[in-house]
Amino acid sequence: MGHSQADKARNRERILEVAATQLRELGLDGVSISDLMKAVDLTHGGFYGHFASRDDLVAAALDKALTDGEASAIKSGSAKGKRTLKSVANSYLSKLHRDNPDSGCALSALSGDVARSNNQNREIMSKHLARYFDNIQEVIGDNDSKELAISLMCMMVGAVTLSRVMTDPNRSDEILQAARKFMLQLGDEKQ
Amino acid sequence: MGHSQADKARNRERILEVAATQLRELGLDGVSISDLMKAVDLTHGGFYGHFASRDDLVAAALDKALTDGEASAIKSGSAKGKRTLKSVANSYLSKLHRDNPDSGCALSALSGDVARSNNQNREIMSKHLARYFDNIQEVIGDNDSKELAISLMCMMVGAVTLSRVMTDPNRSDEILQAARKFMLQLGDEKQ
DNA sequence: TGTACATCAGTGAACGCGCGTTCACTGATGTAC
DNA sequence: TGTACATCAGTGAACGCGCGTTCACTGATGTAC
Repeated sequence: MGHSQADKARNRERILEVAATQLRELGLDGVSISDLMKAVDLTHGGFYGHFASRDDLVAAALDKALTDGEASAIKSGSAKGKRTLKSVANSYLSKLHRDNPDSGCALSALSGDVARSNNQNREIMSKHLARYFDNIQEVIGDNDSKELAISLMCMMVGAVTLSRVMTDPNRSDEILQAARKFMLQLGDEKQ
Repeated sequence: MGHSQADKARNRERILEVAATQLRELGLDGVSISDLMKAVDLTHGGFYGHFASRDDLVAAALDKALTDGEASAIKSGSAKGKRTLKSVANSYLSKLHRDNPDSGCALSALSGDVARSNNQNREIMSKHLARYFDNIQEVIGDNDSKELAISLMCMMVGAVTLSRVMTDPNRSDEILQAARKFMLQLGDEKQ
């Protein structure tokens, strides 16, 4: 492994990237420094050359996970035409999303953890959450729809979280299905 | 402190009760045996006379928290007339509920944790979750409203969780307010 | 009802373990001449 | 361009700490006669 400054910057990015996925998979308390560093083929001691503390890493990784979530949502829209309530619902409330929390929306994976975390983490998620609300409102494309956008975002986050709880696959699907149908009906009314 | 069999049964209940509140306040990983036992004025060693392991306690406390939640929802309804979508929304989406997770709904406090927990805990919450859905459906009082009931439950859970994340009190209130308004409008349509 | 004994609820020291963090060290990288 | 030296990214042993769990013990409770 290299020791150049460029290598260091690259390693920091790799640590952050793996941390952002582990965070969503294991929760705010679930990521361990030594496991994380093993996952990027480094030893645990090196960690503190990149981050001041575990808290510092978690904050940075949380921010990254939330930023990535926004980016991928916007990109998935531009890839196949304009984003609509339908396209948002279909991707957010999909089995693919439910079954892959580590690459999914950090709100669904971590909002419960962040709700009881320190102020810094709550602040970070709050900042992104406001933007997620705005994004949904834009998708709806109605100036008076802020409350609707908030309500639907809450519903999607709740649905994905609860669908991940349900042990019976059919009942888990049922939750996603119900929320999706609900949103699609609402989308029809809006058009 | 007593040593009789009746005392033991009483102590077990006290441990379970405190555990059920600490669980909602601190999360599945946040409850420590020695802190818990201190909170009921016992020493940590005695714990294993009541429960086989920490996992065993967490499962029992999770079940209790979820059971209490159902009971209090039903009781609050019968106290002041019939439960309606409006009365459910007003109590679930209240600041009081948001600000007191330890005595609130375990779905809002713990679904994110349980989603990545072991099968036993997921099973326990799944069982209650199905009943929560049924309860909301009963409140709506429409045989075809299962999907609606599920969607609204998801929205309430998401709204309370996200309102607990938001650091700005106004924006936090805004989330509760939006979801409440949404549900009340829907309640009007149903009548 | 009273006594002698067995049971067992609760105590608190001790255990191994994994964690976050520190630090003396190594050897490659970057720089000054 | 080549050499000598300083810097610094990464290593891995060691640290203190809190955790879940165990266990020998104490003394009150419950029981048998």
